Amino acid sequence: MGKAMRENSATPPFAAERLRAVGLRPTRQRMELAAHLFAGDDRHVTAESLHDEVVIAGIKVSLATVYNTLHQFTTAGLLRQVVVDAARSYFDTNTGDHQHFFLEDEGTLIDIPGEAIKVAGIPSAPPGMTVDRVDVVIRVKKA
Amino acid sequence: MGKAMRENSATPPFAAERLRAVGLRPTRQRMELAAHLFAGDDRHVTAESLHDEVVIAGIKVSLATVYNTLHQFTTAGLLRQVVVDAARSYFDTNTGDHQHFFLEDEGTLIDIPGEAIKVAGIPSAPPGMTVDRVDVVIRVKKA
DNA sequence: TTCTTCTTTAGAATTGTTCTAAAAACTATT
DNA sequence: AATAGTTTTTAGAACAATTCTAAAGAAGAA
Repeated sequence: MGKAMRENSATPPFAAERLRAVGLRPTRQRMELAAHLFAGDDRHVTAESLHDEVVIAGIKVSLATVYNTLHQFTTAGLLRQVVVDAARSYFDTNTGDHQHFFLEDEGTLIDIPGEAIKVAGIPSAPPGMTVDRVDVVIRVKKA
Repeated sequence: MGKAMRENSATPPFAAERLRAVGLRPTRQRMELAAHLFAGDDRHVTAESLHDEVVIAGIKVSLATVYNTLHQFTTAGLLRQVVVDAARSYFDTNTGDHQHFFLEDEGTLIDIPGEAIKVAGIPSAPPGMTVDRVDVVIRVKKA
């Protein structure tokens, strides 16, 4: 129960081993996308925003691959998908316990540490079901 | 602070006055859609599910009108839009304070009374922003 | 190298939703 | 109940985000 472990920015060119460890072949595209995603601070991206970003950075990768990779990373536990906007899907590099502010006007997300927020009084899940996750979204707009 | 007021099922053929009261002309389509939505218990629908339902019931209305109506009702405060699934939009006839269980396998929602759940520790909104709503989604799946 | 399997890709296809312009319906007024 | 003025509805086109397809290109093992 301390602060979350962060080992992202520690290993510069996202190590091939990290990908192998989760069962993914370290291809050029996956390595480069990972480098962009996990190089600095936590971030929130959409498939298009990430694709635009890496293309501008001179990386050659198709949008389809960005979609595939985002989903594979999510399944592998490297990313977490956040559903806040009916129109597009966001992926969060912070996979730890935390929640979000969603700025409706801009369509951007801001992390809220998990220790900060507490949700009490959750009824027990319907019979035969287990809680997969508790998502809290604080929707804010220009005052 | 008692139980929420429910006057839905009270007025059988959703009164034209109810629509006029929120600034909407009581057209046949709006009346019939309202009748389906507010006749019984609270419910969650998508544009397609509602369209299918009323078409089967013999009502003649286009999908475009269902979309328009759902949005108009939402703006009028008769419905609340719920974002839980990146793929489709849900509309909830319960506009009061409450949260949801989301059964990921089936794509269905179950209401959780607002009095039951408490969210504590919400950081203050970013400067210049105000909290529009706090959404809690308990995602559950087959055990 | 060679073989086999996995990955990438361009482009087509799907899906959910919105837009458009014309026809139909509603409301107020004669 | 006919008219006029405004709002709605609608079919179908258009869109945006995402997924699919099948062919070409890497990666890993032998």
